[in-house]
Amino acid sequence: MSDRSPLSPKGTRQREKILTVALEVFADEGYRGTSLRTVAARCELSLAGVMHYFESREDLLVQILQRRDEVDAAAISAEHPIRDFIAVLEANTSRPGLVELFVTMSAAASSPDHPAAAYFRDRYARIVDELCEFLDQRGDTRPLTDRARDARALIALADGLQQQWVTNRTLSIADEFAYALATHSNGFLRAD
Amino acid sequence: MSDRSPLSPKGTRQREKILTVALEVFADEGYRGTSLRTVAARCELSLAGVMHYFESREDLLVQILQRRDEVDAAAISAEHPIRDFIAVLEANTSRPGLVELFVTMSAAASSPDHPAAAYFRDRYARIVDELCEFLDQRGDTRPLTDRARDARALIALADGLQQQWVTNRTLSIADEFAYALATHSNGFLRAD
DNA sequence: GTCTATAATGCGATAGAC
DNA sequence: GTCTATCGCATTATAGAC
Repeated sequence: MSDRSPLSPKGTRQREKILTVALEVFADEGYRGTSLRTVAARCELSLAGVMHYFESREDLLVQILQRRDEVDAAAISAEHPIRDFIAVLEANTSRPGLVELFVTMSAAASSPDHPAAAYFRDRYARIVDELCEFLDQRGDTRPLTDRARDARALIALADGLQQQWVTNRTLSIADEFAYALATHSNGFLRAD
Repeated sequence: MSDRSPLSPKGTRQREKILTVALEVFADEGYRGTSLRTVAARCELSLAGVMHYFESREDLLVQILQRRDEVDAAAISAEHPIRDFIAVLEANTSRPGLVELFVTMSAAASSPDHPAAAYFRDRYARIVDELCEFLDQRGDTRPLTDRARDARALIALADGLQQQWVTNRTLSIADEFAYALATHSNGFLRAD
């Protein structure tokens, strides 16, 4: 989907390394401050060397987000997913560059052919599925369509709060989210 | 804040006309398809003629959003604000270009010095105030800080759903929003 | 086959004539 | 207040060099 050609084992490792480094660079220096040349320098590669592993700049940026999703997912336990998710929200706040990258890509996703569009489609679908499954295990017996609505609302709440945080960084996304859940959720989504 | 100099009555009318036309052009032809030269042509002006009234392209774009806010606000009655707001959400769906403009500007707002940053700060603050006032009139006796949390959550829900809609245009923002309100709100925010 | 160097296009922005 | 003309910049397409 993103490779120019089948990658050798070494190539795969290189790409992984680039993604890891790029994630850190954007987290440390902010979205707007960072060019791909900076990322390349930190990888001890040229710009061309970096671009060899990605179709385009946008493609690389999207893969950084995918990588963050993987890291975040690993921080969410089966026992206390809501509590853990709130912790992830809180942690993201201390990495503004990644949040900026996220909101920038989510705007870019409004072009259906932008690589970010496919990423967000898949991401939303996956999270909705996971949340529906979680609700089911919690004993939510409503039809799947209703559980899916709850899932989408939950994601919307988190994303929307993040958007507000971008222009008002004194806001605590985690507190706001937890309050809304505590005072308005129908029970299945209460903090665990 | 945005004018180069005090405007004559005619100048004010011209600027209003440009904003009205620009709103329609972006609504009709989408955000990405439209250049300021296109807007200018529809106004029967040159690019320079349009730019005379705005500090920059970004400034014009933000003022288009402000204009839409005014139009939307006029569609919300004191009697049934929630019901009317849901109708506005639904109506926006038929003007994808404006939604794209909104999400694009909300990403741009992550630069604190971008004109969109001030716009969103003010907009969030204003809507939160209005919603707090509304909750108060509805008999919500919680402290202001808690009502403000509800207000922010409501805005987040609407914005977040809009963001999902951008990548999945089969979603009905209005239905999703109404469902969440009906099944999870604490009562003061039930549809009216 | 890959990278690079150049050309062509279209954009927002600005200067100066009227 | 509006125009023409032009600038610098970014993106895209092309083509040649390795």
